[in-house]
Amino acid sequence: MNERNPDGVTTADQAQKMNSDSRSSKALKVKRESGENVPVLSDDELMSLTVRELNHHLRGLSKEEVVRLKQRRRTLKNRGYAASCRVKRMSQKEALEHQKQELQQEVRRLSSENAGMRQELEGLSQRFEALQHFARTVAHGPVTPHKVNTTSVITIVKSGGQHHS
Amino acid sequence: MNERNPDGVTTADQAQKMNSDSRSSKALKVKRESGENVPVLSDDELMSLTVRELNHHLRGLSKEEVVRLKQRRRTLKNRGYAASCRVKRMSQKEALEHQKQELQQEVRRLSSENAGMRQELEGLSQRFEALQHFARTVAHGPVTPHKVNTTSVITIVKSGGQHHS
DNA sequence: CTGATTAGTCAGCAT
DNA sequence: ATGCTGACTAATCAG
Repeated sequence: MNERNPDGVTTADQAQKMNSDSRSSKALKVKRESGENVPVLSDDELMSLTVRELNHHLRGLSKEEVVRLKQRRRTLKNRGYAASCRVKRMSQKEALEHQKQELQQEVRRLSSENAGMRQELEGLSQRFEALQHFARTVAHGPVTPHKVNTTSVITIVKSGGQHHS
Repeated sequence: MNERNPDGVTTADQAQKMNSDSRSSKALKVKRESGENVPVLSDDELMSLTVRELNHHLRGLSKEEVVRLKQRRRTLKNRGYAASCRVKRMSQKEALEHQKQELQQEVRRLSSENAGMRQELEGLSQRFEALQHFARTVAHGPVTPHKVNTTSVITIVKSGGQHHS
């Protein structure tokens, strides 16, 4: 079971569930340079400060406050990391889907090209056999008045020479 | 996102992040059958109870306790939902990767088949043209002692008839 | 320490 | 009420 802080004697600082205020501070200029005891930096600021800059802002704060501020900074950064992680996950998923679509298209293209070539091969094969039959006929007996299927062969023979690059 | 509780006045114990004592109850048999006032149900039990069974266990508890118990149940279920969600996400990702591999293999297969056919087509085309040239020669002037490349043509003509299914 | 990732929690939507 | 998912947190790992 997870609840109950039995006690009632907590160190009084553990209880920060999360109370960052100033969410999505866009133009929040709460910097207050003359800060004397102003513990506030906007989330965005706190998050993007360099360590050195942070230390500058840390001067004169109690150890407790320093710890809390650093922890808040870490939390804010973690928030960003988590967001990056989600974005990355989504990007990868979309990339995969994109690649899948491209491959599907490639398969379609190749299949179509394949079908076309198969048909070409079929037609050429038939014409070749007809011509071959004719050639055999005239080669064996030039004077044979055979019942050769001449018409198609004549078409083929007369159809010209260039056929492939 | 979670609007942080402006807090300060919460029910003072809403702050249960996770300090379970009974986490990952593997063989935890904390049932305590003789329970008289034992408010405990193991996490697993509480989670898998039906509403009716739950109500049975709820008899005689203060309204606060009922609410807290129901909330804990909801939280436990949410834990499971989150896990399911992650598993589902991973499964989908793996499915996508698997489909991608299959498509890649299909592309390789089709490409290879394609190359083979292209070669076949190339060869047949050449043989066809040679035969065509020969046929034109003998058809025009049966008595022409031309400089025809006879050898290949003869091979072709003699090579037989059956060439395609 | 910084950044990334995992599991748990909550809000919010949909059923 | 139940299930799911996005966002946030803490813990933990890797560098």
